[in-house]
Amino acid sequence: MNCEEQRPRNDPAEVLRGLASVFSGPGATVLNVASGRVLVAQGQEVQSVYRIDRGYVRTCVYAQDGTRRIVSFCGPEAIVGVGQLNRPQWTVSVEAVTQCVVTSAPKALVNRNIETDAWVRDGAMLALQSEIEQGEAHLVMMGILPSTERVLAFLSAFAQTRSGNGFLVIPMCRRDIGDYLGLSMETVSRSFTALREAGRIELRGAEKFRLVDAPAPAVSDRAA
Amino acid sequence: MNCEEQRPRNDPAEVLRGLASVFSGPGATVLNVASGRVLVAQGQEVQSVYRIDRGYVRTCVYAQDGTRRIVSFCGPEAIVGVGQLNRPQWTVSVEAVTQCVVTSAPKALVNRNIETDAWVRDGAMLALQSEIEQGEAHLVMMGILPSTERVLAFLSAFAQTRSGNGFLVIPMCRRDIGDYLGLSMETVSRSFTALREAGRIELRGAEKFRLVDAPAPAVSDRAA
DNA sequence: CGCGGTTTTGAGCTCAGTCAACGTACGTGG
DNA sequence: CCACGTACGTTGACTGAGCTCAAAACCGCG
Repeated sequence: MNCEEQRPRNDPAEVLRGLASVFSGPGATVLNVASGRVLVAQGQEVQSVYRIDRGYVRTCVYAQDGTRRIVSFCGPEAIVGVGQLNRPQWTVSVEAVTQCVVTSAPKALVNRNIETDAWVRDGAMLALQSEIEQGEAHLVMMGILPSTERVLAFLSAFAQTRSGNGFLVIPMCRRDIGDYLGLSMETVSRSFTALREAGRIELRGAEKFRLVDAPAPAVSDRAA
Repeated sequence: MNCEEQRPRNDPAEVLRGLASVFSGPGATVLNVASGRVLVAQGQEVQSVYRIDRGYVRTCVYAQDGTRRIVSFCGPEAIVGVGQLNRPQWTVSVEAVTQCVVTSAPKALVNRNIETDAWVRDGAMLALQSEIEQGEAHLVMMGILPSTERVLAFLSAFAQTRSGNGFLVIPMCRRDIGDYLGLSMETVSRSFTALREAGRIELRGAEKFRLVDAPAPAVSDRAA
């Protein structure tokens, strides 16, 4: 697996594949996780890192009073836990949003590969960096956008991770979206309704949506 | 500088010193930055990484409409830009909050050291991981705490980075604190007043404060 | 002493949270 | 097949924390 510097190092997708390679070697285990199940609980000892093969998980933080903040949703190909490799305990919980197939790789194995294989190491660093970037984007959105725009931004971001422009299934419930966006379940629901009534999204039932392309802005708005 | 695996790898402070070592070698440049000056602007090409020697900087993101979100404040010993090493352009601006002395190291030099020196590499990974952790904490606080508690949490966190328990100078203005906490300048100010009136902090002028130790909770509260 | 920038305080308003009722979908068991 | 229960989503009414706008106070400095 140690490919000794023969890989391209400037294509992000390729670099990330370096990290993913750990999950196809020996030592990796495939798990089936039922929807709602807790894969790892906040505070638990860090033993493994996970790659999502099918389904969606949420990473979340629970405060003392029980309130929950969702930090990120991770779908197919995402790798969860790189940021925890040097920590004794998980700072987040990882929970299945839908039924999932995930591959786990022991922490020690991943660390060893990072030491010895430049390809894996670059992948790990890139994964960390893009996690930081996502965190920044999340923070900005939370601080600046009003509720309806926040929900739309969430849907747009989700749509960008999926190909095609038909209706997409939203895998997570309204409460999850709320905990991710810093809104109540009710406000998320109202935002969906408002977006639909404004013709900015289409809905099929509660869990399928499609973005409506924004109309070209009026001439007077173009200057901005 | 390449100390070949003789360093302890489990003491976080020591590991971070590995990354810091890059700034004491040849190729590093010391800069004096006046308060308010922009060290790097969002969108600018990534050329260097910086270590703060004296003073405080803020890292911030500007939205299209000009609103600003402060992502972090960095003080002495902090290293800024590790998360940008694989990026073409800065995702954040770095601006001096106070007069600063910073050391800059060229991106290429840092990357080379990460490749060849395990000590530096571990330092870089740890720096990235703690940045993620801080981001999570920031996010949680923003979503859950009311304004007054948010400001207190900010002051507590700041106090923890500084030794002693006397009055501390707050280097940043109310607006900066607001943009960091997701609050308006006025609300920050009101929170300061509320905390002072509740006897939870002491103030000397607008920019020196001291935390008042919280009184032991009443017996009836202990169970929680 | 006056001036500019920052902070504080005040008054009014608004967006989103809470509480509560109702609707809908789905699965279970009689 | 239908009655029931549960979980999730929607909608409504009310409330309040924090924003905006505006004015006053404070501070450092020439």
